[in-house]
Amino acid sequence: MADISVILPDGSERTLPVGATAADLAADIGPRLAKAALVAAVDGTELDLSALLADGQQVAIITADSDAGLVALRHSTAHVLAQAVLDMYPGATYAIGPPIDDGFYYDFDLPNGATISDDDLAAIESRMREIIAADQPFERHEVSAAEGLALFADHPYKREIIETVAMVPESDGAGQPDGELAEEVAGDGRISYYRNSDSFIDLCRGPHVPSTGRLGHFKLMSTAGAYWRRDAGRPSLQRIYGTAWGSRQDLAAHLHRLAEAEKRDHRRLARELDLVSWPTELGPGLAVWHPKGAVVRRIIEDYSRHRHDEGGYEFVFSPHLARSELWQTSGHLDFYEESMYPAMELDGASYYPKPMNCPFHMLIYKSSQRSYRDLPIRMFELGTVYRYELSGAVHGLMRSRGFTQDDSHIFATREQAPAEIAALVAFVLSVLRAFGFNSFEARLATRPPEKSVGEDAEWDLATEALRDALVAAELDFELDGGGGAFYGPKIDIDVRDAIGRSWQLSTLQVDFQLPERFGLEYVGSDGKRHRPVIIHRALMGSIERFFGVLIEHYEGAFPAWLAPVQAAVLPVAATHGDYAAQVEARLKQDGFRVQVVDAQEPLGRRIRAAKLQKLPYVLVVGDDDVAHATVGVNARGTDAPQRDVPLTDFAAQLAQEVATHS
RNA sequence: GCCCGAGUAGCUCAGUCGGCAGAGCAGCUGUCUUGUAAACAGCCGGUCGCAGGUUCGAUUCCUGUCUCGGGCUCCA
Repeated sequence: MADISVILPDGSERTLPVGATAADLAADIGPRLAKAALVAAVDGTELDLSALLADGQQVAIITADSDAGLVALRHSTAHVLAQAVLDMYPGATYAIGPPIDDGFYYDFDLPNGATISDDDLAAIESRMREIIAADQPFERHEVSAAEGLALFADHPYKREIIETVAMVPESDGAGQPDGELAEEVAGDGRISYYRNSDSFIDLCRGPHVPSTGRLGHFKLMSTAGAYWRRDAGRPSLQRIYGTAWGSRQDLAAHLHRLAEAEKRDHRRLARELDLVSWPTELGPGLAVWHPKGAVVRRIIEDYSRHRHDEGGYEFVFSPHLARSELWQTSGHLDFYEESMYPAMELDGASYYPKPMNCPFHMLIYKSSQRSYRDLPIRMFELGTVYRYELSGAVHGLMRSRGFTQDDSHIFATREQAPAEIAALVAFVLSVLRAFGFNSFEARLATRPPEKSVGEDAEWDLATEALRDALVAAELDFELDGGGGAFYGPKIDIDVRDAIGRSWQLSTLQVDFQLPERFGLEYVGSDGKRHRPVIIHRALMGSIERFFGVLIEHYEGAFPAWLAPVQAAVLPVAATHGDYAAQVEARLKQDGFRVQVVDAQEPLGRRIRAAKLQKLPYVLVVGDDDVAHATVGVNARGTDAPQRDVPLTDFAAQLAQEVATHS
């Protein structure tokens, strides 16, 4: 028998008999790989392990160690989910079930409007485990679209996928019709499906793992409603989310990460640490700040003001309402009205709560004649805005309906703009770093295809200036085509928190439109009038969201400079109360936030309460301390207390920590 | 806004197959006077989210509504 030769990823060649499959190759390389193999990449295309190999092909065996392997594994697990659900709910039909980050989902339409609740997931999971234990093979078949329609005669969503994707000429929109659906079939007017038992087939482009026995490290997570093809006008489906991994350890690690995230949930910590609350009387997305939350907010805002002072910004204030004429001029009523609170009619005029601060700053600019010598003008305002967010989108402090932006508008000449933008990016990163964020991701958002104003040339110019600034700041970024605001392109900067999640905070937007709409001018050195450029910028984004992110980043254990209470002073017994009061007075004199908890309750209990509040320091004072002007120091995160620390030493150390934000 | 789910004491939750609800923690009072993560006792506390309906009777069943959670969409 003749042989074929294939090339492995390391460049080596391997000789196999004609008719060998990728699975044979894996087995030839070694038994461990054969066992771990899930799919193969042949000349860059991912295929089932059953794929026949040909002479000269580049072949890589893919395992769950790679993203591609996990994708195949998750996609295959989604199929098993569909098999289980169709089996358990007679009359149910299935839509799509793609792999996603960390797992997969599958959408179902159940007969008679039945729903699946979280309680049903355990039963479905058991059925899935039976299917996995049966080690059913995933067999690939290809048929014509017409045959496919017959095969899935009872499943309208599958038929629609075939009609939408397989029966549309490839040239039509160049793969645009629906990328989500394209995953489900083979293309080229033919469709592929997988059979893993007599009773179950599913439309799928593949590849899949060889058999259900390769799966198993999964968990069904939640149910949700979702529209067929994301269209609110289409039927609503039951979606089941799951997570799937290559090993028990990976699954456990993932579940652990979720538990960690849950522990950090700012909504829970905000309540436990008495920072903010959301009284239902206020309505969705509206919070009140309690004294301890307000302490942190003041520090955040004061620090922001301090940095803006240093950065050459001028502070301004503006009211929360303005007549409709302003929003007409700014364009908000044309482009943003659905996100605005409705108008209040008053004295024959319509007053809208402000969704943005920009128009006010435009008017401040316009209040006097400006010279090129005045530019750039950098205005700063902690401006509270109101946006009518969709009720389902509101989420704690992260997405509110009333929030305060650390907003600035820089008015510059076109020549100044690039340097201003570059300096601004550096300024933004510097401030974010001061709060303990060290990892960033940026997006450069370009002109939206609809709902935007202005000349292409201006958009291009502005987009280039933003790109240059990102490059200069050595910030990695990705392109968000069409993601810009209606008036100009923008950079969004996300921070990564302590457990690797990213949050959008900063946004930096170039605007040629508002100067036009408001007729802003400056007199140039040539004595003629010119239009300035505006750079909008929110650095923390909103104080509310920023605080929410800080809470989750630090898990409520704020560094000393931010902590609402920096130290509690606990007298061992009532007789040490006077000394505790002296310690408190001394530390307060130094500007520290300190609280005495007197000896009404046992020391252990008071220690516990203070630790649960995540205070940076708990100071215990007893006889020895009274005698020697010392304190017992319990630093957060340490087990053993430090005894007999001179009070002056402690104060110096705390001062150092506050100064360095450590 | 739409889909799914949930609302019981300040918090975490139990319970009532329809007969006006219970625990722990927290809070208050008293006793205890404490050297490193929960002293002891007592007390207070809920028109069971809200409004209708069904019923002799509704926290429980039904309808509507509000709020919250998950998702879709969107975003600072």
